[in-house]
Amino acid sequence: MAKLHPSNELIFRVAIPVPVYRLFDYLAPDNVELDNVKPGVRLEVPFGLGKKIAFLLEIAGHSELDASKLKRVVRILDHKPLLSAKDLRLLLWASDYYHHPLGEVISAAFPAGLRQGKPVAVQTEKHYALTDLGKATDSVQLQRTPKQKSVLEKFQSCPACLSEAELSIWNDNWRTAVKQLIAKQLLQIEVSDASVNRPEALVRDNALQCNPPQQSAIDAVCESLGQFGVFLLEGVTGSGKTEVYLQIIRTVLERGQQVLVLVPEITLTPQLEDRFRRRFAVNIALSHSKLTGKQRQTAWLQMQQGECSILLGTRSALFTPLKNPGLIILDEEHDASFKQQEGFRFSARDIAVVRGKLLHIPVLLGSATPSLESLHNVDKQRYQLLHLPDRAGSAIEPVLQLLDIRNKRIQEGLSEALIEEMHRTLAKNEQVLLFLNRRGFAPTLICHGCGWVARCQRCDANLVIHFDEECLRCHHCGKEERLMKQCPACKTGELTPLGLGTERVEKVLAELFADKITVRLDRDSTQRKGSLETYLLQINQGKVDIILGTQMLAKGHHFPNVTLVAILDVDSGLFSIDFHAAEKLAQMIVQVSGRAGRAEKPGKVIMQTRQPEHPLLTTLIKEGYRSFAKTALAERKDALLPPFSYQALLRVQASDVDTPPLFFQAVAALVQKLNTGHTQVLGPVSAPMARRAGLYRYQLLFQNTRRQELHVLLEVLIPEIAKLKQAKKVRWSLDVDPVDLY
DNA sequence: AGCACGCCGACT
DNA sequence: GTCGGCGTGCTC
Repeated sequence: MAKLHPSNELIFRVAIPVPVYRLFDYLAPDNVELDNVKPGVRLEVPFGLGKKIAFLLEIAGHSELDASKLKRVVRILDHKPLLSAKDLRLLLWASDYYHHPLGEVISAAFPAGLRQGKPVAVQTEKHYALTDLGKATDSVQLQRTPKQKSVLEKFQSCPACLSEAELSIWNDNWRTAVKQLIAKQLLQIEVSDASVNRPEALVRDNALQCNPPQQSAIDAVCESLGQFGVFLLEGVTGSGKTEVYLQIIRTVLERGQQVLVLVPEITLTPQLEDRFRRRFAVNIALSHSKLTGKQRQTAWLQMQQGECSILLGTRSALFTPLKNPGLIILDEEHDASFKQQEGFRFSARDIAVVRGKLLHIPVLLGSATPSLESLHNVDKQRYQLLHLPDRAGSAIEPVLQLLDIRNKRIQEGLSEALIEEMHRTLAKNEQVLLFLNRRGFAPTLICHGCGWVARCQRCDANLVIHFDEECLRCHHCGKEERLMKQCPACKTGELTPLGLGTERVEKVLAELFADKITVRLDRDSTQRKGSLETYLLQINQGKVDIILGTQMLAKGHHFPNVTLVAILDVDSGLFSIDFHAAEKLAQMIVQVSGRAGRAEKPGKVIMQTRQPEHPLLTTLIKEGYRSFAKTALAERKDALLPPFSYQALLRVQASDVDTPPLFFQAVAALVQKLNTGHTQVLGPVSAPMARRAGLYRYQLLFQNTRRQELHVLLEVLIPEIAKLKQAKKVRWSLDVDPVDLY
């Protein structure tokens, strides 16, 4: 017998993390006081045959559906929403803008545990600020090991001198001891949950003296605190960007507010974290993928409850709720890792700007090589440019020069002129840094007898030779096989490595510079945990002469004793079908250049090229990054490419070749019907790498000079695509504002 | 996404 | 005769 429900029952309209462009209605739970039930609270609801965690969006008076079709909410998990109304609005916006199902977008804002419905754990353990440590140790005698004792003495004489490792020994020791003492009721000290309320305890007195451009950048952002504004802080390595961040953060903390700091990669955080901890006696939370789910959840809740004042995290930390939001900083804003490349494909930079707008707080974007989008936003006066022209402490900018290697003798990627230059540098006891963005020994293995090439079975790519591990490896799907001694095709021909990787250069360096110490830094050589840190330490202690590495050298780390930087193969970045490639190459060159030199030892940067007249290279060298950017933006304008038009890319993957065309046919019919504006539809075409990990890849590009018009189309088109039966047989996703067309 | 329902091939 | 393949459709 169907249960009858009175028509005046309240309806809970909820979002559920399923790939469906629709909300679901439920009957309000029984016997619940609804006064405090607000949008954003997590619910447990029956869904299909099982149960799911849902997010309340509104309480409505009636439903479109017959009440007999509605199920009842099982229970309400939160007394009050963990997300603020403004943050919930941000997620609604993001769901609209990226055309991604709302339930999945809201779900992405929560740490894994809370997403699965775990209750909010009561934070029993308090987290203490360093100043409190001092007070506590002054008042009691703690039992310590000799190691801990020496750390304690160092802390008392010079807290800022503690290394990160020492700091953690100290913190752990103290926390344990204090817990014991509290338990024995021997210690009664006032420990605040949120240091944000005690401005006098926030800052240690080790701020650096700022130069006028730094000071005016600080002033500009500080004057904007409490209201929305976007600032683009442009400053080369060594220009003192971090000091600007720190002094602005200080002011935010003094206002009793929190700061969200986003960085592209976790390898960049130890140094930054260290500087933050030395400068500020407030609680700092970290959030990135190397932490456990529990640790991330703790950081999330600490920010949500105001127990921590600074959150340092990567892309996924963007949505962390802030009890007292004051400022968002996004460092290295040009970096592509701010774009999530799977599932909910969002740009952390772009959402950060919208979040700042909703929260009425400033957003500070920093980079030595700002993205063309951000520079364009400066031109349009949407962002305010803050420029740091000089290297602080009057360091000299490195000299960039092209080295024409046409018709020159080359030994495993090193021209004679470069080798000469390296010898000169090493003779002065200075370090050399070689950059080659290709790991492994060589990117191709070819048979000298029959022309056979080692290809990946599952990708349209060659296998890369890794001699050290005696294997061939596909860098796209991870497939690995043993390195064969004999050509599998003709059995007689000699197998020859073709092309250049870091492993190969490392071997020739060992011959040419036998008495020098070389360190190779790439994903293969730094896989072991902590090995990168060890290498970096050795480099900066002067125990290394030559540093050789890939992309990972271009980010974050600075090597003051390096005075010669060489980019071995700059040409490989010059020819790409992706219009973003020039911008990425220019950024890479400038970033790599920035690794070198200091005040009394200016750096020199050599780029080996067979294209010495290439306009990208000559503009960059003669006139600098800003001139390059200006030229590149002019080109984009002529071609009506972003940021002068707006794009969305429909990506499709399938294990067979036949289903994607059927899918695209159905999509084309929908587009024909729904495209009432002037959105251009380009394709479908094969992806640049047509097959990857056994999947055939295609894409369809939508482009419009008017963002609104593009989104009006996508808003109706995407839910319709999701309903297609052909869509069930392929893996498809929409990438709004794609940054690579790969 | 999950999950059940449903309609066709090789097994006790 | 039925176990199980995955194509299709639904989830308040």
